[in-house]
Amino acid sequence: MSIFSKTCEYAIRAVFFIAHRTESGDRVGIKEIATGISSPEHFLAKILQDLSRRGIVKSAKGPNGGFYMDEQTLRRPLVDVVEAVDGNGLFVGCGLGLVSCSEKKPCPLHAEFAVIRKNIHQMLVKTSIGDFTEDLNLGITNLKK
Amino acid sequence: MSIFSKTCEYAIRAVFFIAHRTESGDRVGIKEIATGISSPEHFLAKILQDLSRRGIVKSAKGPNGGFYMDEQTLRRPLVDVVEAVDGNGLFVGCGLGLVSCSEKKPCPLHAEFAVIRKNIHQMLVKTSIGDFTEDLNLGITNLKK
DNA sequence: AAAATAAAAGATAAAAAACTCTTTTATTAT
DNA sequence: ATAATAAAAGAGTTTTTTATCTTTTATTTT
Ligand code: FES
Ligand code: FES
Repeated sequence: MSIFSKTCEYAIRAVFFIAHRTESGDRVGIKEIATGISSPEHFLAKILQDLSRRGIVKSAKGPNGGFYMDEQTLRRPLVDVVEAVDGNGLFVGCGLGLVSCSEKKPCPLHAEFAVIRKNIHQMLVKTSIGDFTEDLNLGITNLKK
Repeated sequence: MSIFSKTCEYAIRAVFFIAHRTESGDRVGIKEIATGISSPEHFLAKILQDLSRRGIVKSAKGPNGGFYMDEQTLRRPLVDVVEAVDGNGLFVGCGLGLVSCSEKKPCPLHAEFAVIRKNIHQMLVKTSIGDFTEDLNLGITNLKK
């Protein structure tokens, strides 16, 4: 188990990749993204189709087409990507799988989970997709393999 | 996605249940545990077989048999249960799925993940299986549904 | 020794997640 | 108009996770 599903890992890496490639205003094709983030091409295509439908990334068909982002989408918080792919299970609901998470009849780890889930949520809320392009451009951070 | 796999959720709920039932020294059968934590009986059986092989719970066959825990197992940290079932993927390795998590070529969220994973790990290290029996006995906390 | 009990083990099945391949649709450039 | 391009959509397959059912083994009680 890791924090996110593989699908979500690909999704986040992909939006980061698109973000840092879209600064120059151009679009980037699925093949380039897939190799750029070391993900299976057709699987990633499905993921991006979904993100595109939800308006998290933009896309254009045909020659010079591809995926891109605008000012507005770059400012969206990471949590939007995570929720679109993995849902909100990380932030709401009982960490031990009880049907409801409540103060009234909490599971033994309720208090501990409250802290952790808040941490995760806040980090995803306060970071936005575009926040990481600079380091990527500088080669300080990495999305591949 | 939630933090733990369902298997792991059942495992944690089960050890908590056994712990709070074993205080009186007696053993508790799989059926009772399964209904006590609202889990599928045979699936839970598999999970407990595994935990038993690893020494995280004790078991005895035959009449008056069942699962139980001793002083030593009650003191084991929760992280032992989680690692046994879900592995250490929550604490080590890149949160974005890169093959290695390193300071040298980190993913964009490396610093953020470091904090979160440390939080999760520390909470699982500093809590032990037996820490929650009292509240369970008092009916303050709950493991069912 | 025989019967009863309860976990262990084995074998299968269903559902979800991860991944692949092919065809269609929209757009652009010639 | 036609050809080329690239995403969208459709239709699978494979693998992993979750779950069920049956048989075997160990232990205890009678
Ligand atoms: S009840 Fe389990 S986390 Fe709140
Ligand atoms: S490289 Fe991604 S978490 Fe460290």
